[in-house]
Amino acid sequence: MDSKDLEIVGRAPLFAGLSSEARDSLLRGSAPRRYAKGQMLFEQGDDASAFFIVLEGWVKVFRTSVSGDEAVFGVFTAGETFGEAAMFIQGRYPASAQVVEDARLVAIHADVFRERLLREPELSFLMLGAMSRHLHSLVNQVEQLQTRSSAQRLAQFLVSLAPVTLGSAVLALPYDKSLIAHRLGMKPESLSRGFARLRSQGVTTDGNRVVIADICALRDYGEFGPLREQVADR
Amino acid sequence: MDSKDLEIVGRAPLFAGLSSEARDSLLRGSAPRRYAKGQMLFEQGDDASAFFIVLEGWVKVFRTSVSGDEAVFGVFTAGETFGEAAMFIQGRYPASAQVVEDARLVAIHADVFRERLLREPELSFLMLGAMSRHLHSLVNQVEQLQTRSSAQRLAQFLVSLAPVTLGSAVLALPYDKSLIAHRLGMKPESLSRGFARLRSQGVTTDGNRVVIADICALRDYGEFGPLREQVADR
DNA sequence: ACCCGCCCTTGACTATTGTCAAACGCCTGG
DNA sequence: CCAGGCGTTTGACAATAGTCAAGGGCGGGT
Repeated sequence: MDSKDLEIVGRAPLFAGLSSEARDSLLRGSAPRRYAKGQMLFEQGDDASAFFIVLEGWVKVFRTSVSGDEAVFGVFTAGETFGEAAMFIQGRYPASAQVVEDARLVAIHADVFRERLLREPELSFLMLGAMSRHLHSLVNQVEQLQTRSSAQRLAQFLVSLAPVTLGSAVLALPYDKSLIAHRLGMKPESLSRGFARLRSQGVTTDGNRVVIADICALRDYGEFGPLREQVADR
Repeated sequence: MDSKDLEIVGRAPLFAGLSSEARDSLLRGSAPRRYAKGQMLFEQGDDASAFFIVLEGWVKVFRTSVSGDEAVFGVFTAGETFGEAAMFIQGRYPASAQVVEDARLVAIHADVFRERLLREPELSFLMLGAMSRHLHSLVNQVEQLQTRSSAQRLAQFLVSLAPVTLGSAVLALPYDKSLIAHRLGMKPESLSRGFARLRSQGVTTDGNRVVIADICALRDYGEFGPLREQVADR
């Protein structure tokens, strides 16, 4: 694991607060591994033997219902961790995880980690912080699903991707549109229509390339809805 | 705090694993208090000075958006805790809490608790378990919102309230229907229509009294949808 | 006992989203 | 260069849920 990787690990809240020795000893014996797009990391119900840190690429955490449709709980990238919670409930993953863009991940083994938690109270503290963040992100997700239209959710998603908070921006969608759709709780067809609707708000798309004319306007749309929706064409 | 109360506290996962001395010392200085229906316990953005254990009654945790509609993240009753996560992120509540049925609660002060966490690793462990549970419940909520119709969500809610897992059951709805509606991510009108739809599945209502003819059938409906939906009337 | 207010229900209509099918473009492999 | 496949888009339609408005029932207060 080179210094670039260590820097990425350091972005994870869980590891940011640790001394570099503590960090090193946690990572010892966990070499980063490459995973190809499509690969399953674990499935709902599996024994929770490890949690993961993403160094590169994208991973989705989701659940597939009996009726076949899937709910996405999170899509994680460099500097983020996932799968921690499973260590504390029954030792089984409550959801599945799959690589959606070629990835490099570090697996931290649960039994090793659990032991250290008992001996290092400040590690528990950091873990509590990490879990609170996940909780918070799910709370936001529930709020969005309950109170926003699909176009509004898309608007908020685009704003969250934008590198700036003001003015205009150009960005590349980080993964497939159909995954974005599921992540936002809608079907791919609805995502397409969402983009069509946002054209009146100054959003244009070309493949995975998105141009936002005015981020503030888009943010307002995401929060308040179509205050002054224009006609679609022109 | 009498022995009945202590027994209720003991039902909370957070406290179940503690020795009775540890439990007592945590509760010391935190007398249970009565709260009337409608009372606000905290509002989104407030300093997170405490978290709560419910001894009796019901409390909803929710968020109100600028546009006025509210998203409910949980409704808690005897033996449940809420508001813990706020202690670990910025020290602010990410949502509001309000008493929805006259309640008795114990408030545990954050600063006291945080100190003890650092000194008692197994307390952190229990806290991690409690947070995992909340996480899990939100994951379920997201899944339900994304993959189930309003009638299916209602069916699952009723099944979760039923005292038995088989055969027929009679139960009383624990709080207002409009709150149930918000909790399930729909409008009160849709809840009414949900009940109407479930009549064909052997569910009858009279005020807050609900009779379920066959819990298994209702559970199937909640999971798989209307396999063999009958005509509504008769 | 009566009135009033609140909650819940119902109806009619609208808006949003899902479903199904077809077509398009892009990329890859032959 | 062409064929096939996949992901995306579009269209027509159906289903689901929200909106608005009216009415009913129950309980509390006078």
